[in-house]
Amino acid sequence: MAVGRPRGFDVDERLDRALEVFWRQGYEGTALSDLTEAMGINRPSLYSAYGNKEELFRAVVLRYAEGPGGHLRAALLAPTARAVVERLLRGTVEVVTARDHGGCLFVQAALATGEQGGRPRDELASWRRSGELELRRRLQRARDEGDLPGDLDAADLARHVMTTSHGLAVQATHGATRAELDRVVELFLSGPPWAESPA
Amino acid sequence: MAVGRPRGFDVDERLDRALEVFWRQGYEGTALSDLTEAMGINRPSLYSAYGNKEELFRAVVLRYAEGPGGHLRAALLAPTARAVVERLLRGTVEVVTARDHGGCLFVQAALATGEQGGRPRDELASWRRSGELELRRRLQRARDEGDLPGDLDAADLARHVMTTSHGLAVQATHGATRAELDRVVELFLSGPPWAESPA
DNA sequence: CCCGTTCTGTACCTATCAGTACAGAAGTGT
DNA sequence: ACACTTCTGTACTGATAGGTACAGAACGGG
Repeated sequence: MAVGRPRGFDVDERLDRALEVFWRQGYEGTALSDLTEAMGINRPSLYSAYGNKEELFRAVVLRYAEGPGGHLRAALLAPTARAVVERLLRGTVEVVTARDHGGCLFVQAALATGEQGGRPRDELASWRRSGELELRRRLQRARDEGDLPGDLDAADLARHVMTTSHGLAVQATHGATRAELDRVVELFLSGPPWAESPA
Repeated sequence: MAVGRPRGFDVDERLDRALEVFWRQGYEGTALSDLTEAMGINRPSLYSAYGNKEELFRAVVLRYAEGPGGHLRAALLAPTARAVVERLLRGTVEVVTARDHGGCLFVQAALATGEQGGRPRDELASWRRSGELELRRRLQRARDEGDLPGDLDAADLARHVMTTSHGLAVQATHGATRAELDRVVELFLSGPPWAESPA
């Protein structure tokens, strides 16, 4: 049995190029011609390898979650609740300020969309929620281990942390530098100047 | 001199309808047909009254800044730094959870865009920066008045607050409720559970 | 009442959108 | 070397994007 002409490009490598485009321009801001140009392949190759624009985006998101977005999961391995939070936020700062374009794909690629961007938008929303859920479970464990006050709601703290993480991503899109965002993390960890010691 | 047929609609009222659409769908996610349909006017009327899509968007943003986005400026009038911050964040929570669609126009209408959305995106970024600047000046004054520690950088605190404000807007887009976001504000104000008293 | 001016509605423009048909190129297994 | 399969490149599809020409409707001033 014959096996056919082999594909002339590496699917994962070109997926990374698509990732860059979606990251910078968002789902609806990216045209197929932007993708084929950046990926160095033509339209039928794209469709045969990835399905269509929406499925390509889904593949991109998955790759982002395992690559740049992986700092969240990594942070959960830190030994204490405070260390988890610090690693998570410092990881966020690093990712959102790494490229010339700033920000986080999960946040900016499809935050508000028209009808055709509805599915990608909902999927990103789901990714954000699931990240928060993982953090919450880790903090819950910390509380069970006595690493956090017993009267503290782990869900609230997780939401607080993720709010800042997503906010850092927004800050990066309008030009905040890494040093500036690092100071945000420090202020987060130490609390506002009027903070009192925990009861 | 003749004066011509009067316009058959109220420019500001229809602008509010356009605001709703851009708020929900973002700049690039909104088609002209979405706008004309929601505004109840036809294309030539839209062009003659507002210029084009980009200028209409600019008018919408201005109106947003004076309406829903006005809570920031209002918060600056509070007497103490802490009260300013609390009012600002509580105002954010209210705005981003008010409609069935969540979020903040400044954040979500054009965060990452293609080429044609570049100007709107940059303008929103500029609005976000200028909001932070106003808060920073207010906090600077608070520090001068002894309302904040002398070694505290007002720019850092302002950035910290705006990071959370923008993060709240993102949270709202994936379904966080008002009660949940209110607890984020409370955690922000009290600091994380491991916070120590300010030196 | 009627002229001049401005708005409204229809119908159209070009460009671009996502997606695909089809023919030829480039391989592999026999 | 040949047959079979799969990929690549060109060229196209219908739909929709933002934007506009033009004719007629609706007013105000004289």
